[in-house]
Amino acid sequence: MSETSTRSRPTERTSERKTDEKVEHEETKTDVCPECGGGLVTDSERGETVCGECGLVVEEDEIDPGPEWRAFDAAEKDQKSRVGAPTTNMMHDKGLSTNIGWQDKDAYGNSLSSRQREKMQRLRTWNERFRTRDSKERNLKQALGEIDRMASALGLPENVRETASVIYRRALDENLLPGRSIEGVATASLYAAARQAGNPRSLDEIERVSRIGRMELTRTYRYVVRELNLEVQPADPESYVPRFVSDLELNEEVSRRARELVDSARKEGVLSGKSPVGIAAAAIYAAALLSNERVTQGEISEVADISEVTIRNRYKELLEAKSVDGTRVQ
DNA sequence: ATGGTTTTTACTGCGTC
DNA sequence: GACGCGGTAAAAACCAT
Repeated sequence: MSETSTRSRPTERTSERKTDEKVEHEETKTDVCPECGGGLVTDSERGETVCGECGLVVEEDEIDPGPEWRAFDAAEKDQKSRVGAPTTNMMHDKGLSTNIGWQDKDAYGNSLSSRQREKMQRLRTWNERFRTRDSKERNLKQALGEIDRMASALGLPENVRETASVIYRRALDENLLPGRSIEGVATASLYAAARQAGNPRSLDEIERVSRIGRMELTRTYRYVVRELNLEVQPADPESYVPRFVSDLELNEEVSRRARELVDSARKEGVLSGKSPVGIAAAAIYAAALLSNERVTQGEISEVADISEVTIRNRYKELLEAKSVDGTRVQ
């Protein structure tokens, strides 16, 4: 019915097809030569990317990310390598600064004299002061703490925290903070990161663990996304499915069917403009029905934070899309 | 600010356990 | 009768302009 669901979100656009059936894909990203269509070869010795067919140089003066030395066996590699622990964006100084251990022991594990102990204590104090010297660093330290706290409360994996940290860092670098709260930007960063990582949390869930209100969150989020040109696609309903299914203690069968339903609905193009969470919730309900599993709309509405009405509306559409898409053997 | 969508709220009637 | 479900109307929220 609601075929006129053209809300200009950057959702899937099945349109844009002209009358003449020309090439489906005009610009393929990196793997093919723009001239002759041959495969590209990266030559890191010369720092060039060239076409294997016609020899066209697509990119040059690239930076060779490899080491500048050569090693002929593992031992030599160990010797020449100068890299240490990986840096991480999750610490405000990327884990690069020095820390003075809290134990008053020297390198051999012997206790220090009282004079030495005093000295170390003074050094610790100063080291800490320098480490978090200016306001930006302190700001970061607090924000990353917030991100970490919220991420663990939401059970988000490390890569999401890492991404959130990067986003926050960028926001700080671009001077987006003045006039906005640290918590606000930190929360927005986490929300964006979770979505980018395909592990989205709904606004409701984020709001619950954040110290800021929904209005500030959405406003800050929009602002950050716009200013940093972040590319955040609408969340994929399927990415909500497994979590809800396990919250409802349903089996894998339901999860699979729910994702199928989402798939066929996507093909029929009835997803655009609708809340992904609602679709996921409805898909689970419909899938449970098909699998003879017992779940009430109320229970789903509870774990997904979606009204029962929305579940009803969506799941009818889903079943309809499935029957049109058909080709699914029972 | 406005208008077009979607989602929520609130209420109703129906069938079943 | 309580409960799950389906439907509807009106209010609220959301988003692009």
